[in-house]
Amino acid sequence: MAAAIGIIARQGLDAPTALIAKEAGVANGSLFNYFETKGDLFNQLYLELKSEVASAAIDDIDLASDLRQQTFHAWSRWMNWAVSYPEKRKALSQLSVSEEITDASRASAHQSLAGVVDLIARVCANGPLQDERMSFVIAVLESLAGTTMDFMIQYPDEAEQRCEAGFAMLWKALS
Amino acid sequence: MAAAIGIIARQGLDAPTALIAKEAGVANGSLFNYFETKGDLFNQLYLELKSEVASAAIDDIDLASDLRQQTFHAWSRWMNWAVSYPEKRKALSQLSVSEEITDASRASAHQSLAGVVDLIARVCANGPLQDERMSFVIAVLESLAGTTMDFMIQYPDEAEQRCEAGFAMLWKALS
Amino acid sequence: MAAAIGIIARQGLDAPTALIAKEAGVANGSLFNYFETKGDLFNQLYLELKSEVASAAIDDIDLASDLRQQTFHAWSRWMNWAVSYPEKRKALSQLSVSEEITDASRASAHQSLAGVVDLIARVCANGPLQDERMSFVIAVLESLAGTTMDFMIQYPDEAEQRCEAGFAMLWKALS
Amino acid sequence: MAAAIGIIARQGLDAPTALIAKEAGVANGSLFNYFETKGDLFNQLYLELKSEVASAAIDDIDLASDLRQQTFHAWSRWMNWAVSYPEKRKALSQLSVSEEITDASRASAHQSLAGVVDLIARVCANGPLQDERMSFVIAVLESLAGTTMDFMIQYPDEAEQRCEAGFAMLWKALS
DNA sequence: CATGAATGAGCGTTCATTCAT
DNA sequence: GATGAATGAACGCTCATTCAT
Repeated sequence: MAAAIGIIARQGLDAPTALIAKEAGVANGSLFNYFETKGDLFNQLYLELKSEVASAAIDDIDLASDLRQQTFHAWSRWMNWAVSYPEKRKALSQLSVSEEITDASRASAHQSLAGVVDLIARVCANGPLQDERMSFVIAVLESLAGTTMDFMIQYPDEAEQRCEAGFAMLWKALS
Repeated sequence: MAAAIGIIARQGLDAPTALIAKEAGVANGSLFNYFETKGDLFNQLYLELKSEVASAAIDDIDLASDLRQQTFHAWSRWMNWAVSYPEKRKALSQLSVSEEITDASRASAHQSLAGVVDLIARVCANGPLQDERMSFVIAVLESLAGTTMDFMIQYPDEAEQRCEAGFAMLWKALS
Repeated sequence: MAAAIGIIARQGLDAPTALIAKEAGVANGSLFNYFETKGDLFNQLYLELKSEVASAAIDDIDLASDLRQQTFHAWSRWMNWAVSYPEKRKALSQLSVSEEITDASRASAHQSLAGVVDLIARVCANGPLQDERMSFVIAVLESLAGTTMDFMIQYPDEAEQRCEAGFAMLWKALS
Repeated sequence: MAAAIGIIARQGLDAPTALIAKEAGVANGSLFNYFETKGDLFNQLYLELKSEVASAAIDDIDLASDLRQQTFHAWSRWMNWAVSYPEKRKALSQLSVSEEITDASRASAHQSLAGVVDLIARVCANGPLQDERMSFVIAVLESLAGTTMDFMIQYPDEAEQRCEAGFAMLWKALS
């Protein structure tokens, strides 16, 4: 799967499975001993990356701190994950818009985000978005995060400034 | 190109050119009388849709009204365009992330947005984002817009509410 | 047909008919008002060039001079034709080996060569090749001529020397 | 490659790769496991046939015999190869004039001919062609050989006579 | 007769997937 | 389980030829 990340990041989802296998150092046929299908590999990879992101965001969170600090913690952990693993970020962004990813996978990935969802729910409570669907708020959050990450990766020198600007927008938009 | 919009919306960019031709009621080879390449079709379609969006957003804008009203006008026109032409919206969102779209096309499309960019620049002036790259702000705007549109289309009954919620977030985030 | 010569010389027999039409300054469809088929164009062109070559070779021959002089006259006229019209030479050499050229065309072209054939027959009479098929001798002659031409065109500075060397070989081989 | 020889001999270089694959008893895609490209197949086949010809010509040559005998040995071996494998001869003659054959292949094929080239160089030494480019002499030789082969194949009954007639012309022309 | 858009069969090549070893 | 050659459907694109104008 590490091989798949690299290949997808560099070549996109249309990359031949044979290339992924080669990158992984196995025979092309061997790939299908682990994944029934190319789409299956994509779905598993999607789930793995999604849950990795979720973990990165909420691990080590200080539940005693105030909501804004907790949210910033999660946000900056998220952003740093992307900056640290730009290939994973790129692969995940491609997978996220792929038609190969099943609704089941998307739903399952949503579970991993429970911690984040909960945090955001608390942020929105009593705020102007309290009557909006949570899925909408999460989707907005993810798209803002995605854009922020892309610019952090593209202009590394301005990464921190951008991380904070992104957070500022988030905070003002949601609370 | 109408045929291409429908097919891309339904099947994605991997749809066979033969299917697009069939939908258009012409022979598959005929497609290549108008577009040198599948990618060429994509680029032309991208430009057309982008400029259509830009027009939709800024046409009939009341330059005498205040900035917030002008921005809301553009925003709601944009959202309504997407709701009115969900296939165009879907096709455009796929094209926007495609590797087939050249930098030249993206740059050219950016020209069409001049009016919107200018408007946004005025919104951000003196605000907290005045030191950010304009491209970042625009990207954030587009991703927020994209998410809002998707939910407006998915839940038509709540479209208006969502349009306003999206705008509220936009306004608070930028100004 | 002049257009066809140029295109064939530059692009080979696989050149699109549309390109030939364009070079000729007519619409692609117009070409088929004159030639039923691409192959038909090739056959007509082949005949035209073959007969042009034959004429070039025997025109102005001095029937009073001795056989060697007459033969040299024909040979050098032939070579000069090729050097003067390298595109015609190239087109003809491609046509000559094409499967598109019918046996009928080849036979007809052979008629044009009557004068040359007669000359060569006289050269061979009483010589070592008197019992060989004339078609064989002619074929050898043509292949030697072709090779000589190619080198004359490729190394223009040595053209005359090569022309004479080719003739010397011819004369010794045949007589 | 045997399949390719047969198909090329019968249908020419424009024959579909699918036909070659079918003749070889494999799926059409399989062909591209062995040859990256149709052109690649042609180049490899060209090299194989050229080197086969060269071997046929100089193998078992008796270096103790006189130059004329050695040359006749090579010549008749060459002619017999063509008569024995008329499809190879036909395929090679098509390949030789194809634009698909790279300069590199031609250069490489020329290496295989080293033995023959050397022999011919000795034949020409001190003769009338001593000042000509070797490449010219070789080209003349090849074209004479080609013509002789073609007639040997076309009229098998007269093959031996023609082989000798061809050689006689060669010897007189070169020495 | 001239035009050039339309046609659609055909080709070279790719690649996810299978399966005998 | 691992291998990698074999598969064959599928695709983008070309182009000789047609024909309505």
